[in-house]
Amino acid sequence: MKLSQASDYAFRAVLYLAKQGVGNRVDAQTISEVENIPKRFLLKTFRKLAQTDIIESYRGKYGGYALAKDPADVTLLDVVEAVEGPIEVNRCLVEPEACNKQGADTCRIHHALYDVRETITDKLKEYTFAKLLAE
Amino acid sequence: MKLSQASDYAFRAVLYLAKQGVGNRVDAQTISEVENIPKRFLLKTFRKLAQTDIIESYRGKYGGYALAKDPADVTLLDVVEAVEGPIEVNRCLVEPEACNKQGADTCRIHHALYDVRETITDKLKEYTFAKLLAE
DNA sequence: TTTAAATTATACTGGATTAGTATACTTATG
DNA sequence: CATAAGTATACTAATCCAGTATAATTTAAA
Repeated sequence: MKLSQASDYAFRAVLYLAKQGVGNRVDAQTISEVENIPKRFLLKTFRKLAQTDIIESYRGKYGGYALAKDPADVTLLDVVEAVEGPIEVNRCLVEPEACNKQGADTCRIHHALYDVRETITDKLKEYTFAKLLAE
Repeated sequence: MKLSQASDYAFRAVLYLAKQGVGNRVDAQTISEVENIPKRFLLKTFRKLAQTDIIESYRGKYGGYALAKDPADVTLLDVVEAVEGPIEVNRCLVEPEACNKQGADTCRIHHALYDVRETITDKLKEYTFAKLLAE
């Protein structure tokens, strides 16, 4: 049970942008070098963050990326969901037809895993980038 | 971020054995049918649970499997770890050399993810099979 | 002592996912 | 209009996942 490498890179890259302040743009090359992230991979990951309005992208010469929101309004969960989709924990939580006992109501394991998922998302929500900057 | 299907099957199969009571053996065929789990896959998964002493296996005619411990002493975490290994969250938590900033001490993301991992394992520990049976 | 019914050991397979790379294109600035 | 940035799309090698196959071993009972 693991987050993807893309999420990890995204955490570090967004934290880097947060350090620069909202709206201050930096190009991918620089972030890639400073944070030690493969550049093309970072570009691909950044596109997802831009599509979900966590960061803004600027094309053309002197283009780059900048944090789009107040760091207090961006959490680790926002980044994970943007990069790798929702936290699933178990396929029966997402595809009811995959639940071998169907009844979400009657399956005790299902209940427990639902609780686990909520615990994970709550914890990831606790970590805003404002908090990460402040530490 | 997901648990494997094998873990899910294992949860349901162990709960089934817990229902039978400690030491009461049932054969894989039966469990496979009742819980709707591919038999060969279940056999493979059960071997891991037997190796970690969560269940006992009995070979030969009238063989089968039985819970090896008090259900109060078996948790979802025990089963997950037996079946798919430790909860990792992030590769930098496991392989320090993969941490692009090295310093676990100085990396804020690292700290946060460590906290996330602990939260997950604590929650999975909360669910003993005694508790799951009681609900 | 043979037979049947069970687990064990090992290995294979197809498909999906992951991590990363490549190529061609578009956009903005000076 | 040249240059330096991001965008779109697609490719690839490696790994993991879910499930299957085959042969061997063990045990109980007839």
